[in-house]
Amino acid sequence: MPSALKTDVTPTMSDKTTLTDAVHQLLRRAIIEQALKPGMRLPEDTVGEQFGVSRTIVRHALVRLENEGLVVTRRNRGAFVAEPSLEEAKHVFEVRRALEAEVIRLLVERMPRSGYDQLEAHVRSEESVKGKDGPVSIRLAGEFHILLAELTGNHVLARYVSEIVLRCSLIMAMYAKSHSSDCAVDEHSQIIAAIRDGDTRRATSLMDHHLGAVAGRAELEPKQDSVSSILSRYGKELAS
Amino acid sequence: MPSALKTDVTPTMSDKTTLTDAVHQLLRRAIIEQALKPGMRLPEDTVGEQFGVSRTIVRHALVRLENEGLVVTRRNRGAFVAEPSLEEAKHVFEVRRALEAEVIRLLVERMPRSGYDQLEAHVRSEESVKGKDGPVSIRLAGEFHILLAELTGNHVLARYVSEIVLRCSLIMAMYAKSHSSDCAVDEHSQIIAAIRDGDTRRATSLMDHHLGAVAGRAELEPKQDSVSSILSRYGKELAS
DNA sequence: CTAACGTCAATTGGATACAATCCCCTTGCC
DNA sequence: GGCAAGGGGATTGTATCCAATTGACGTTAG
Repeated sequence: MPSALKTDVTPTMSDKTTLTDAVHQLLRRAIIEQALKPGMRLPEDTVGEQFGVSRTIVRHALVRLENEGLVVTRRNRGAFVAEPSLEEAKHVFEVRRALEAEVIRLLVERMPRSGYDQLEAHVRSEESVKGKDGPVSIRLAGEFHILLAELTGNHVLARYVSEIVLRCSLIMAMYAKSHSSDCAVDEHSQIIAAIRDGDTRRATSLMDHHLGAVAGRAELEPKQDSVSSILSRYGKELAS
Repeated sequence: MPSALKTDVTPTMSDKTTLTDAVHQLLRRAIIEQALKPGMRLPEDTVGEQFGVSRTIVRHALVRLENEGLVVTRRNRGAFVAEPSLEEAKHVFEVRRALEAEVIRLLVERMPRSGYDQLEAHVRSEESVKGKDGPVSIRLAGEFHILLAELTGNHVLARYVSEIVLRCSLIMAMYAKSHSSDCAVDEHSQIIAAIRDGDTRRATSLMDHHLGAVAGRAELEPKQDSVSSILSRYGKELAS
């Protein structure tokens, strides 16, 4: 277990956020940043003792993560970090394209005043970590899309986009060789420009291309650094 | 508490479905069918004792329902059946339109062989309960859309549509005067026909109109049969 | 009579204890 | 040597128990 997870959760316990929320977010970040790799087991008491909380809390957090599609639980077997199949990955990207098309439609229609400032600030922060393609750049790339969704003012939409983006991050972590967000940042800027021009078609097309490129890169070469990951994936096919 | 909820949950307890699942689904149906009205409190031990299970189970079920947006929980106050505001209702319908547009796109592209048979069978069952517009017709109307989504083969999409449709059912229960699914059944048939013709544009337009009509009906007149519901809604506005 | 304060009951937040289930490994048999 | 059945260990599923927070009521002072 990576030492990064050994942080204690209780310093600001009653800061309006419940313990479950804290564990939930920590686990989520750990999964997205690949501290917890796909297929890895998540025993309730192990996790709980790492965070200094009881199984009850971990359980609740795992339920949420399962609803988000980031972990799967098998009856009396426990929770595992999800290993999306290529088919599921395709499905996730299909939904994502639909949702983000709606985001663009809405933003062209009603982008808030400070929207472009926030977006450009975000792009700048993306550029600042452009070189070192680590977990941070993955997270920032995702947060750009989440920010877009939030700017629509539609919290329901923002929530779904957020979920989907996280799942995509997990998928990219599994399948993409290198995240190479070099072009992504440029594409983000172009999308902003298209929205500013009120050109829904171009913006949507750019977004489709953006996501399509990402998905395409992913499908081309399953990441093969982890033997257990590969084996368990084969094992899953066998079991079905 | 309605006696319909007094069913025991444990007859086929270990039938591959956990107690939490059972309670979750039962509560969900109770909410959708308006046995549990918006704003109603859901004390853990009361519910648990009604179903003959412990608070722990109810708790897990409530967590899931909260994730689905059907209940809201306030810190140390407990769980309540959600009372979506008009704004939130609008957001939900926006997302729904986007998702269902994608469903149609995909179905025109790849409707499975037995798809039309299933759809027509469903429409027939909708027509059979056309007169008595009760909870059943609400449920069936929703299940039509869920069936559409499932026929895409995209389980991720189907899941989101399912969630959204359930939320819409709750919204309709709150705001719509009468569900009057008279035209809805016709519209369902027309949508099927448009998909069969491969006419994406017409099918999408029909669907938009279908949902738009539903949303429009909803927004025109908030349901005013329950004083407590109205008051609590006003109270919520006050609290913000 | 009103408003603020203190106490109390009710309910959830969380932890621990017990039971059921499943996987895996061993062992015996073919 | 391989396969099947049984047992042990580990992990989840569920229930009960204690603590913390909140809302409400009653009391009291102004």
